[in-house]
Amino acid sequence: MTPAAVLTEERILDAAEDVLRRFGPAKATVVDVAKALGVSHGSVYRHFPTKVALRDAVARRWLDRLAGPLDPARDTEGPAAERLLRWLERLAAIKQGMALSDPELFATFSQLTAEAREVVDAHVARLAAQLTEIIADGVGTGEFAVEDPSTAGLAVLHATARFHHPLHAAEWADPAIGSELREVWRLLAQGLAARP
Amino acid sequence: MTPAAVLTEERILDAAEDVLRRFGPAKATVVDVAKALGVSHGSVYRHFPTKVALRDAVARRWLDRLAGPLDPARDTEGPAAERLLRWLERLAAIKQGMALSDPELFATFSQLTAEAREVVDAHVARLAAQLTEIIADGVGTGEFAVEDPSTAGLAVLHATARFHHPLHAAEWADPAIGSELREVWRLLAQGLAARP
DNA sequence: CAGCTGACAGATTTCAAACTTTGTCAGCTG
DNA sequence: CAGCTGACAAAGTTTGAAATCTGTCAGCTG
Repeated sequence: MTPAAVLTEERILDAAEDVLRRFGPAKATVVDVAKALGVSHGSVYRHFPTKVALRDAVARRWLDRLAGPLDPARDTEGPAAERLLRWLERLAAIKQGMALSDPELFATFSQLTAEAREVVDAHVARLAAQLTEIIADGVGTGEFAVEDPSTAGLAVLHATARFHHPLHAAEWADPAIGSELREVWRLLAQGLAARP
Repeated sequence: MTPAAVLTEERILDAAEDVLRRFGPAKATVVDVAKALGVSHGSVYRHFPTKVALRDAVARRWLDRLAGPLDPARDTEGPAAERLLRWLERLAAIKQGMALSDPELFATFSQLTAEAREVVDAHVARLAAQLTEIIADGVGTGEFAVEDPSTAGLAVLHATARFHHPLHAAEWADPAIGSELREVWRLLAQGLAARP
């Protein structure tokens, strides 16, 4: 349909994302993506070896966009425990907001990520590293006293799975979800805090 | 097939459980259950108003059997933090063991519980109450210092969802899962502990 | 007459044939 | 001659007609 510039991975991903949004993960085909770009589906296969690789690349882009704004370097104000809470609430707000405001898109996103194990592992590692950074800062100021901030970072991510993992999306309808996150955070933050 | 004593709810549930185990949740029908009992399917409807009610009753029985052995009154030895760890590891072992040793049955169990929201809510409340009991005991001995043991009990259950919620079964294949639970427990137990 | 049966309507599921999609590659085209 | 096309085989999905299932109830039976 589009008159066509050079066929880049970038342009294919834009089209694939759009097709996925519009048709959903079950009905979106490589032929649809090619049609949206005004090329034959064989051309798409010159850039991505399989449909799965294409989907993984779309998932990777989505997850990267999601993790970018969470970077702890963007919010260094106040005690580490508060930064930790803000980070957790921001992550939860991103996921829960998407689930609430556009359930179809969220379902597409969830399914893509559920199938892209390796991509998700990298994303989880990135999030854990962000938490590790906040915790390490807290150790630096004496607020926290953990031996290994990176183990603790991963543990905090695991302990809050209920509030950000798409598998739990059905539970986010409960209005208590926000205060439940705070209760878990309270225990974790106290657990991280220095023994005097 | 069975010559038939009185047709009780108990016997119907036994048969339904057996049929579900053998055929799986997708293929098990009320007619199959009736056939296993040697009665017409109409008779089953005299005891359970709908198929959903029958499935819910099976799910309730499974969950009750699961929660029984966890009762904190059965394990009152040692510090509360250790009791908490044992309780969490026992719960995880029950679920993870079932998922590993009989994946088909576990899938059946997961699907039934996923559909039986109310039954699961009651089960969650029961587990949270068991955790509350352990925490309240810890507060009694001065080991723990939380204002509201029942809020804390629920928070501990939520924080460990990754290790016992069937949604996360795919992640249990990772051999690190055991040490990850301990790391989360460590933070939670320290978080519960008295500020001096 | 309490409890079960079996025929029934409407909803749901199955199954196989028709169609669509994936992934490849020989050859066209600018 | 780099990059695209389109025909193709194998795999997977749709479709709709037939079969099965759910839930009800009038009437049978011990």
